Amino acid sequence: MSIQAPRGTYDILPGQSEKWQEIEQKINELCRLYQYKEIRTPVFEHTELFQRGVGDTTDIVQKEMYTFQDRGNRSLTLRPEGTASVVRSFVENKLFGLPDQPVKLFYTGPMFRYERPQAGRMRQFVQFGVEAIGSKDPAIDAEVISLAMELYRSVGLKRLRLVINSLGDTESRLAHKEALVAHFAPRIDEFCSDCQTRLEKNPLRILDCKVDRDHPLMATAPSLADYLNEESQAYFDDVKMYLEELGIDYVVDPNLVRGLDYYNHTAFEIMSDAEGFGAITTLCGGGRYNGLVEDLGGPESPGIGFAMSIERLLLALEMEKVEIGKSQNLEVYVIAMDESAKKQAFSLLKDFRANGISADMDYTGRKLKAQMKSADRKGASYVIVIGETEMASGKAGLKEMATGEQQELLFSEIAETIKNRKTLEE
RNA sequence: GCGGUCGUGGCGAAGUGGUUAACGCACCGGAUUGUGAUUCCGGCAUUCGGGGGUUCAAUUCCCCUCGUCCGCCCCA
Repeated sequence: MSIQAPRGTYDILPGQSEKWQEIEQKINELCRLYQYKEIRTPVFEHTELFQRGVGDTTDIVQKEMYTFQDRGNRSLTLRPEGTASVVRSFVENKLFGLPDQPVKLFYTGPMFRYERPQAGRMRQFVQFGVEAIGSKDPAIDAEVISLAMELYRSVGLKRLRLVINSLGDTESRLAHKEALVAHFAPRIDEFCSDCQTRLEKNPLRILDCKVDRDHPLMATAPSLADYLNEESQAYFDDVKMYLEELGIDYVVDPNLVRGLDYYNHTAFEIMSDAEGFGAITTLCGGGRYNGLVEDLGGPESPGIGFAMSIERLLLALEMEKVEIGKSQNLEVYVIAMDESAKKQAFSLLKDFRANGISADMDYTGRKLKAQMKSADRKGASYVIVIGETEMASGKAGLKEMATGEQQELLFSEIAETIKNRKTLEE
């Protein structure tokens, strides 16, 4: 067996790449409407950035990072997510000093996590994400959420479910954390080993453990909602109010706890309802991260953002049977019968292309019939055959494939004629 | 990290301990000296993921290995 792409990576081939291009176009257009500007950061960073930014207790940092030593003995890591890098860049480039706050950014690019691949989970995958840094207005939370929903809507997805929750501010979370520890500690040995670790490191995450989901203590566990202080509750209420204002349906799930340490206040996920989707239905996840910028050495700059997987978006489109990214058909196929005709054909190609007409010919020495078949298969609108007769007369027949009709034209007239016909159609 | 599944031509897919590894699609050539369909004819795997073992004989049985896909955990 020859060399394959590494496990968990894959190639995006023609037929598929058109879909990516269409999605990227939609992203660019949508971000223009919402005034989020693109930021491009490196695909690898100092390992420490993710340890501090994403959080040491998270699965991502503990077991999923692609970490390596470079030749200068630095520990580097292929980015497992985008927010840490964006915030690093925000701080490093002092974007907090820009006159217009919040700074609204978006990115699209590959992320890397060392996991066993399966449907909708790759080791290299692409995320589109946005970050709005420098505002703690609940309206911007709603804006960010609506941007995500709008992208899905614009590509044609319908089976979506927006789930939101509030993790509260530091004070609320601390109070809740104490209550959780008091609740679980006496019987923690009845829980899975992950949860035993979580009790100390991040007891909140015990709540969304799938292994111990049915443990009696789960049902009676102190709910985050009951520990939100007045301010946190008011913030959450405002976010919901703005969502309602935008006409966005949502479900509040008090057990929604995002996996990354930096989240507080608003947390949300967008899932797909589509049938047959498989095990993984989370399309998009995001939340507020007040405090992260300071953790990474910047001034107080509250932020909120989300990340969505393009692979899962594509998967959802498939499940809902939505077709996007149709490839453009070839306009002219030129067939040459012999060597001297080939020169003429080649020069015609240049002529067509210079006039904005897509054009192609055979480069494998196939017979006329095979070339006709090939033109048909490529969906060519027109075919031109050049042989001895045409070379002698300086004219060739422009054949319209759909009707079979043919029009005799001087070589020099062909490009113009096609252009005119194109404008007529429009 | 754990569990299951599968690995035969470009693709899909049958198959059996024994001399030429079905078939379908695609592709190429011809019937039809220069025009896309259909039909017909012909061509297209010294080889069954890799390595080792059992056997007179292995694609088929056993072991190992690599890889795929799916699921768990977790996440996008």
